[in-house]
Amino acid sequence: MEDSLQGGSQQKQPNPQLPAMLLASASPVPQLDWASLLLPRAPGSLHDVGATASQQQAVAGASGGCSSSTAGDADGETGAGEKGGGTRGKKKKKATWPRFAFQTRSENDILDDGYRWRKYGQKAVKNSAYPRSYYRCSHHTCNVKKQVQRLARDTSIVVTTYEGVHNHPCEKLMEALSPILKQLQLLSQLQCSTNQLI
DNA sequence: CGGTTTTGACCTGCGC
DNA sequence: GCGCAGGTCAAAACCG
Repeated sequence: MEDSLQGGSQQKQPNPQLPAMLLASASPVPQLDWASLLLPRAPGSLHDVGATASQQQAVAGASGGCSSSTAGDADGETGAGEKGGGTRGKKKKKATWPRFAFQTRSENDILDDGYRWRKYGQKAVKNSAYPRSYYRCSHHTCNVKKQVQRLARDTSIVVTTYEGVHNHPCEKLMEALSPILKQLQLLSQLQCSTNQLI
């Protein structure tokens, strides 16, 4: 997975409007509020990211900001009938899923967001020296996808675009939270018994 | 051996 | 209608 190219990132879309978003510039591993990012978008705090293929690409700041698009039809799951070629003559609807993108300053293309991703494709992008990688959530019932691309203009910046919403808990998050949850359970039980005694 | 990555081919959407 | 570029599939290779 080496990326290397050059050029401006998105060529086709005349949107020089890549907002000056916040970058998690300080650390190589961006500190993101994944929990809020991956939860159902709160109305009002979003931007439309990808209404149409030709205008998607909104970006949100890494620390908190996120843009998403709840554009359009609920096509059900990403997987539902999404096929590529041959037998794949099926659909290729424009992406109309909730989608949000953000830029992070990182040396790693892959951000550890706690989910497991399986790479299903990589494409060279025109006018960009860096290929775009396509990932899908490994969870069987989850059809969330994400695209990862390095900005040619600033190779230290990685643009990650999520499409869809996970329908399962984040493995690592749950792993990290389980001790705390256990403690909470114990505490609540304790409190219950204490109350009963009173 | 099962899951993931790589990579070429194929399909679709969009602009001209 | 045609060509280009992007997105996905699927077989083979790779890895733990």
